[in-house]
Amino acid sequence: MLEHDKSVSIATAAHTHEAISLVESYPAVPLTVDCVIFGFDKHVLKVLLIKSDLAQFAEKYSLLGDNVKSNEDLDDAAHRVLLERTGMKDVYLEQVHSFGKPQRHPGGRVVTTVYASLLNVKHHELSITDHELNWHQIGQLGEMAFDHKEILDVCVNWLQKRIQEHPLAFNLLPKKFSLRQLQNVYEAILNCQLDRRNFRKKFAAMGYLMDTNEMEVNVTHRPGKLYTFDFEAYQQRKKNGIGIDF
Amino acid sequence: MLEHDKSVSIATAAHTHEAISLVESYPAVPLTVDCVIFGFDKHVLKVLLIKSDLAQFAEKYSLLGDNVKSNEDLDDAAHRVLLERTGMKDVYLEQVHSFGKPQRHPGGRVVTTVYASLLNVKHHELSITDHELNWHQIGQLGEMAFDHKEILDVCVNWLQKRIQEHPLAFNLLPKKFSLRQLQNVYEAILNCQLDRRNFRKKFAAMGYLMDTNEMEVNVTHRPGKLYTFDFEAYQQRKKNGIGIDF
DNA sequence: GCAAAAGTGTTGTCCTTACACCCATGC
DNA sequence: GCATGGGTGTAAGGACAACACTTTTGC
Repeated sequence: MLEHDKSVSIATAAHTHEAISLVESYPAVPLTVDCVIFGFDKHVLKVLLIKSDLAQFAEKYSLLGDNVKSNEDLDDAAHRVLLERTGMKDVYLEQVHSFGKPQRHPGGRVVTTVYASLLNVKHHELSITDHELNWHQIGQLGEMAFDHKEILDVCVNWLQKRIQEHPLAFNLLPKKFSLRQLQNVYEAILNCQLDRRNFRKKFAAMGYLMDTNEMEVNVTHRPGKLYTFDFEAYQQRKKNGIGIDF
Repeated sequence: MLEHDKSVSIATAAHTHEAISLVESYPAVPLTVDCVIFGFDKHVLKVLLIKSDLAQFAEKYSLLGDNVKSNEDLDDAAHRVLLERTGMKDVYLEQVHSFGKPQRHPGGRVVTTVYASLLNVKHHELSITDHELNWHQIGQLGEMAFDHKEILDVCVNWLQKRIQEHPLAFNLLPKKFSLRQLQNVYEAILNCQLDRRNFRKKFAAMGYLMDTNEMEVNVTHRPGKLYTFDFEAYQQRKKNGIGIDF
């Protein structure tokens, strides 16, 4: 019994050694994460940017990024960076893509994995504003550092597609929202106009909007009903959809 | 004039130095790419696997992976790894996701970026068969090394979604193919049965299938027409699609 | 009472689905 | 001539797009 355990642990040690040697033979690369934080305010889609750390990009804007620690999961790194840069916690983040062109950073080879998020500007007051952290309107952006403009374009496309297939919009809204607010989100992100009646029908038919029996207050027009989104029902019923389309 | 150029180049040197110092302060991480190569043969979806390099996973299967070189773009690394492992060139590869759990590799921290591809088994005879490189049927897979089972599952989901929105299927088929072959691809990947008449109508309505005026030969039944896919027409017309759906 | 946005229904079109019979070939 | 899969049309239902008038509130 002891004999057996011993041979196993010797084999294990040899295996571990082999695996470690292999990994040590790999060149190591500096790794970062960048967060593309989309927000929605009034009628426009915004993105959270800082002024670049580097003198070289002094007047240019940059995504929220930092290096990945040596023993950190990528997802964790993204959440940490967001917390450090903005003070935000408990934010839904999704990995979009990794960028690894050798020349993308002027300081040398850096690979970055990009995460995106959508959130309600009002729910996440910026508790840290170092580096001129601020919301910027998509489509009115200044010059950006590194390849961050290219990255942002990829993320905007990702967002447009994603919001049509997943109920992300509700992250951008207060818990209770009017249909007009919801439609504003879609119009801002998709950059188009939608027919109000068809839009309402669409969401009514899905059956995920719950009437709160409350109304908007303090609006200068007829107040709209307020709804909540029924995430539970959505989770249970969601798609098995097969439909070839392109 | 000279004065001005000089000051610029001094500033540039300072900037470069700052950027380099910054990057040098980042911990570096071993990076790999893994290729999930889907193929289609007769009626079944397959994936290309090797036996793991590591004694620890001696009898387990592994995706085609290797480390990223220190000055190599991720996309290039994926193509190189595929060439080295299989001898295949000019293969369409797409980045799917990066995986970075600290414990995913027994030799220590390794981040991997995963690429997927679809190709025609017949068009790509395996010119290298080291490490028991071979096609394996999806759904009849042995145990896999590392977190490669998890990665493969992500890629299968990616593929199912992707093939419904993009004309990937044609990469898996000969240039000239019958509608039955096309339908087999969809049925294999989506793991379902489709109505033959509706399937044909769907693709006829798209208008991207070109009749070659040729027929199948050497089949034991009425021969079908052979078509080609008109990639050019597709590129020009493709989607501006807006349609919320979830 | 006026400005501003909420709320509501119908119609036509198109897409999707379900479904059954004859045809061309190899053996 | 029979087994195998190729090729075709139609009808019903559901989703989507287009479109106008009345209602409620703040001022």
